[in-house]
Amino acid sequence: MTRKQREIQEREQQILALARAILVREGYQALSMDRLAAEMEYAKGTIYNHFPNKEEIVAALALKSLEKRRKMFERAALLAQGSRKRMTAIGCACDIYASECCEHFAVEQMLRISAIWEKSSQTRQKLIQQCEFRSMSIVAGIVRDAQAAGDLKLPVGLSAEEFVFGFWSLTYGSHALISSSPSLAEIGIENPVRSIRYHGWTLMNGFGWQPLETFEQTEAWTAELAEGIVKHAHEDE
Amino acid sequence: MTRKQREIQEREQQILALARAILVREGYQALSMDRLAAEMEYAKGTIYNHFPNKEEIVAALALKSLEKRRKMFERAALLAQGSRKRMTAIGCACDIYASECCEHFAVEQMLRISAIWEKSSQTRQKLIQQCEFRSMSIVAGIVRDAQAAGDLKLPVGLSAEEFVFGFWSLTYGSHALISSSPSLAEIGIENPVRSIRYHGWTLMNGFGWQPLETFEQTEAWTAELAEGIVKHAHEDE
Amino acid sequence: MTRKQREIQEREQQILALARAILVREGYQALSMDRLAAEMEYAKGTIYNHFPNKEEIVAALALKSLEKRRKMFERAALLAQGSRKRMTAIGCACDIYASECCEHFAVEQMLRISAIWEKSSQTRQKLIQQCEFRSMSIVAGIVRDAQAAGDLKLPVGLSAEEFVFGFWSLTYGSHALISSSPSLAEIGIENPVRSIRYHGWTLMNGFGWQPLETFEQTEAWTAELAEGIVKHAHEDE
Amino acid sequence: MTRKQREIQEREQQILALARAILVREGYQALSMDRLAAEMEYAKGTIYNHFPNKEEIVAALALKSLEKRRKMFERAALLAQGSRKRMTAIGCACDIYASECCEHFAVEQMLRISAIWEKSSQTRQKLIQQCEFRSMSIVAGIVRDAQAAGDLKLPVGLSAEEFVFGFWSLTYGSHALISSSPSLAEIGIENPVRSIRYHGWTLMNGFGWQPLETFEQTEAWTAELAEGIVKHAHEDE
DNA sequence: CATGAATGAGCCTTCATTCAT
DNA sequence: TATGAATGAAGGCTCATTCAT
Repeated sequence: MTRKQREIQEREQQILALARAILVREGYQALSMDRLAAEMEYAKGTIYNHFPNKEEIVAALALKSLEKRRKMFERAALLAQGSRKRMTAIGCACDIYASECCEHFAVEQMLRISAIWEKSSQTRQKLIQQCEFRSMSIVAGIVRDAQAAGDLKLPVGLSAEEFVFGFWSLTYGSHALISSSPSLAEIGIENPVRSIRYHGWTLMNGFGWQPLETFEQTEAWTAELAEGIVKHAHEDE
Repeated sequence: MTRKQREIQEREQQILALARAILVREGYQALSMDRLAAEMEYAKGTIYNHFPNKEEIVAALALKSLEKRRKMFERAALLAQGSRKRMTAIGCACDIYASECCEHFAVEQMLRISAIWEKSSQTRQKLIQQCEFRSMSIVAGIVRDAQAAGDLKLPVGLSAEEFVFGFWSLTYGSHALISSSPSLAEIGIENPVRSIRYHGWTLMNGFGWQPLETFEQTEAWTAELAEGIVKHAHEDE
Repeated sequence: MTRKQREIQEREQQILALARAILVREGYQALSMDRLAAEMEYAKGTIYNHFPNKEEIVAALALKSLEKRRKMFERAALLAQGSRKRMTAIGCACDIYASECCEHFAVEQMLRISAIWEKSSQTRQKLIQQCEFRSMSIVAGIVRDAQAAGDLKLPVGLSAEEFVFGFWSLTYGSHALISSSPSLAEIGIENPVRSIRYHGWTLMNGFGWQPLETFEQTEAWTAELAEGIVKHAHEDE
Repeated sequence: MTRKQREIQEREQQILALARAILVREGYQALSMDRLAAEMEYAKGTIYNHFPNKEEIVAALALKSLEKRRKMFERAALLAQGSRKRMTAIGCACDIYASECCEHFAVEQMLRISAIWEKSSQTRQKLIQQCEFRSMSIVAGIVRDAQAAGDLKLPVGLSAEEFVFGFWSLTYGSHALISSSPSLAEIGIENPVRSIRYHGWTLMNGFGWQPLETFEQTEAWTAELAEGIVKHAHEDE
């Protein structure tokens, strides 16, 4: 009995893997239950035994992606000392998530199409919201620690979450633009990722987040850190 | 003959207007040539005389939207004095574009997320790229002016365009997140737009963009400026 | 243009004819848009250009059937003199409708499955109700004439329509039972149709409908009448 | 072993009860083996151990319904004295069967209309025919008793069964029309059930069935009788 | 040019039935 | 015997696109 159940579990993962591949390569429209079944060499009904509809597949994928990012945040937050370095580590995790795990980022974006979100099951919706909330908590926690430690002073009227929202927008926006603009280089943006790292660093400076260090210093230890995050990220799969 | 051509031009605009309305209200899936023809009270073939396929319609809309933003940038850049203020005015235009002209922003996003880009004609693709290039030029121009005027000193290895890319990511990312996250307030982000303005202001400070002024001062004259931009924006339609 | 339209009209009739054949021979479940298209050798979409869904086809057929019966009632009511003979003629028309035009009767029964009725368009529903109302009016009119002429006296508390309802139930019930009971003969009912005629005649007697005549006399002139009704009935098609 | 068999018997009844509920509430299309299994909390295969296919379930239900009516007939025939009163009692049972036990009547109709009959097993078909035969025998028996007692004289050429067929048609037809016509009241038929009772009474008069009594007298003792029939009917379940 | 009927591949989904465990 | 995963034909329906008129 356990063997059977393991097989089923395994196939579920295979379906999701295939769905993610199609989704990333050819977009939401290209994903269809027919095709999924055909490429899996299973009957359509079998796919439906696993997922009641197409939207649930996308939602399941998105949940997995958000979970992955959350885990990366958790680890990144532990890999550095001091509030500013920990925040930088989070940014680093974002970069890796978007580039190294670009399939995940792509699916996350897909969920943001309202039509999908609305058709997915409420259970899944709750799980997704919880996951996002926990991710935010991790980062907002670092900000609050920084305040407690005297490393950072937030202006009146800006909550820790709103503070985080700035960095979130910066990284999310940049990755969205990178993945959807075929020709950033042609309009003069040679190294978009590095430049966003620079903006992030500058933004922290702007808020006076202590301890200051040069961008080059940051880049140096960040590169090392990245290796660790990448390694962990690939281990899970 | 000229009258005829004008009529055709006009109908083309009507088709686009209707398509945009459907697209924004009900999403990409809801847009169909059948429906377009039915609601226009024209035959399907007639629609096909204007646009060779569905994707071209969306691409045409996106182009119009990008053009609109470019025009808003042009005007915004003229409405303020001094490089930092002009840059702030651009940010202000972005906010207004995303909120006031949210149909435009929505279509622009659609082009980014769906697989429309690849299916649209190369001519249109070129036009879109040119338009984006010109928008970027406007803003990068302000940055270069700032450098020339001694208001701003860019670090080595960061081009004017890469500098702009930071602000672009910040605003684009925030608006994308706002429009697709149903519950930012629930995770502690009460006033996302204002907080992004604050981050933009802080980022400029971080780069040491002169002349400095308090956030409150900026907010004050920005509010005034916004009115002018909004008025212009609605005049075009 | 007229030729095209005629072709379309004609095909619509062909679709209905085929649908009726399937419906009568193999029942509601056997009717499918796929099959209709296949047997017509047209594309599925073409069928859908004629009828928006399956239920509408059944409803259209039922309407045609009810119209046919209404016309038969109209004619039958004119083919005889005197209220009782005219009522008998209506009964005769019912018999012919159910036996000679048994496809029509079968479809009429199908409409009585609630699932079909509810899914058909409201326009069609109205038309059907009107048609039934007009059929009832014809027969109730004969009853009222009979009362006016002093041939019949209805008991207090029984409206003309309720009076008709008895005869309607008798004939409808008998035909429904005949068409759905494979083996009436085996349980001792050799000639169900004739026996219902006898019951109808007896029921009229029970109500004292004048002028009385023997069942044999009635049978004699009824046979003649039937020929006329049958002829007319087939002419329409 | 006997306990096991009893359990199986019991489950069979549970399946049928559930199937009837679905059938009556939501129609034939809504009944599916999947749903049956799910709502029973048994595996699909288990359902198939009881019934080889869906049609058999409906046929089994119909058989039960016909059995119920037969029992009601048997009892009704005992509850009154004198042939005419006993026949009236049968009519009364019919009314109660169609209204009080409407689920049964609905399933009986289903068997008649859909293509279920042909797909059900021959064994079941035989059982159904036998049951119908026995029901008919009860009523035809009353008619023969009436003839023997001199209460009724059937015309030449009308068998007792054909005589019964008239009353059967009248009641079956009326109940079928009532249950499928949403708006009898709108076409002037306020009290269809009572009017059919009146027609039945008149028809008996037409045949000269002794002893005559006024319709009001009949109505009076019929009301009393009905109570008894209803009570018995509900006891069985 | 405008028309709109025709096409047919494709979509999502259901469900009766089988069969290995 | 009970289970329930697997099947795959079938169903209803949509829609981008073509093309004869």
